Amino acid sequence: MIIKIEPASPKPVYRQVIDQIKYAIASGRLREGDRLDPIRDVATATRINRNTIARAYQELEREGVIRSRAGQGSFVGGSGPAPHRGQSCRILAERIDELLTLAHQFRLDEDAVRALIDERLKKINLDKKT
Amino acid sequence: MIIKIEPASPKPVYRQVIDQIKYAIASGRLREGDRLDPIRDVATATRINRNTIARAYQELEREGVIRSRAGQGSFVGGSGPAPHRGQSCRILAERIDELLTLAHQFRLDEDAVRALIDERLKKINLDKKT
Amino acid sequence: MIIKIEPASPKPVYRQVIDQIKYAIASGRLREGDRLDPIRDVATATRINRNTIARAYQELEREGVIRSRAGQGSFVGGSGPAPHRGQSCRILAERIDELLTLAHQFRLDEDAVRALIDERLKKINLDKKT
Amino acid sequence: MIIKIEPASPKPVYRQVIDQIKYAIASGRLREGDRLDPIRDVATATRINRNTIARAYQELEREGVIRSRAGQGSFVGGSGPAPHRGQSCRILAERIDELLTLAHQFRLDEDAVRALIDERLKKINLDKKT
DNA sequence: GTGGTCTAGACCACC
DNA sequence: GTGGTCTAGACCACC
Repeated sequence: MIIKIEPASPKPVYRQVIDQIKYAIASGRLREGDRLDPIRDVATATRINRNTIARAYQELEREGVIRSRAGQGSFVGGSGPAPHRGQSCRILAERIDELLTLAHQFRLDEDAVRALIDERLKKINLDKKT
Repeated sequence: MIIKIEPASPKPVYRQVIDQIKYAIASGRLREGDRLDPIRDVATATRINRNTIARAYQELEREGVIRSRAGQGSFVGGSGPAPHRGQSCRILAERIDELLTLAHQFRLDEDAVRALIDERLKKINLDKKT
Repeated sequence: MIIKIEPASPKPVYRQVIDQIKYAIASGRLREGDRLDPIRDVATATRINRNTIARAYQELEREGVIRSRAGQGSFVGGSGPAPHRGQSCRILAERIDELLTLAHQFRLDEDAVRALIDERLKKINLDKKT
Repeated sequence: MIIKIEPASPKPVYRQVIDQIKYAIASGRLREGDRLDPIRDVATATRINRNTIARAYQELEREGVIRSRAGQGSFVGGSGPAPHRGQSCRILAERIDELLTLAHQFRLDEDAVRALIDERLKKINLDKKT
């Protein structure tokens, strides 16, 4: 799996790593049980400090998205319990509201937002189907 | 306009204020030229320190969402130049990807996400129409 | 003299009025002793509240740029003493430094800045010569 | 890097801090990736409250001039997208007009202004070359 | 150690 | 009255 870092982005590097791995899982590129690239490899490939990558992996483990075992590597797999549906929806609703607000600030109307959402859904679904 | 603060939220108080005012504008509750509640009034109503509210207002002004004038108050608008459409879409697309990723993490499928988005869109549109 | 107000500008309206009158004087469009348009006329022409225009005129008088006499109108004419050259240069130097800093932030190189300055100087000089 | 505060200046302290850091970057004293002095150090050195310095740093980050990370420090850069050239020139032109107007108010002629601009350009370029 | 957030209280300019 | 600035001191998350 290839991780691309945007050093100029306002998003911290470790956040970029986390988000990209989560995205890979959501899109099916990484599946339950798959082994993640070793921290070392990601670090050299991205030219990012190993500690920063390690931190991203730790955060992912804390969230229950991956499991790391010393000497073996890190694997996709949520050990955690499925989150409460009600709570999930509340959090997501808040995020959606922020999205719609931002779209309004950008002078994008509802149709443009819907089109964008469809486009991103299509993109994320491409791998999932295969 | 009523602002509700969630003290337990990880989102800083001043961010909550900003987001709620932006939402009010996006939903049409606050319109171009409308006067915002004075900083002091919001502070006493929310039991939040005046400085924190002032910070939110200043941030909104820096973003061009409102305009403040000492002695007069703060007003919606200032609009400024419309942001580049391409750039707007790129930023929004990123936010959508994060949203979809989060939904997957919550074990919510595409239909659930779509339903949630429709619900939020309906809600934000209620005032707009009137 | 025609004053054009940009309501969306971050610059307060009364500041816009002040700056445009000062610019007119600097460019020679308004000369020593010339009578300014009455506050009333400016207000109706710009559709700005009369008080705001009045405030601009007051500020100009406080700075010694114009003189107002009740029932007669306002006239260009600095009664004030010429400012200290050393102090003037210090203030101006600071403004220039800010300008160069801003240009750097905009990724404009020295030549671009020089070209812009030449252009504005040429523009301001057009009336002066006649 | 040494920051000098003029308490008597009408310019707010946090603005002075911002402008001096921007100037340091424009003149090459601070370069992309350089680490800024920690907020606390600047505060004690200038005898300005820590919050005021923090505010300046935050504003610089919002503008994309620096990037701050808790626990690591603040660094020059973040560059972000290059601003629209046309828009940049319009903003700068306005600033130049204000400058020329001010110069006229100070009874400084075109040659004096040009000399001053040359002097400031020379000064800002001294470090850049080295 | 680093920056980020918040409060309480003060003073300011402008209206 | 309005928003803007600053201080002093506290607590926080992250390193």
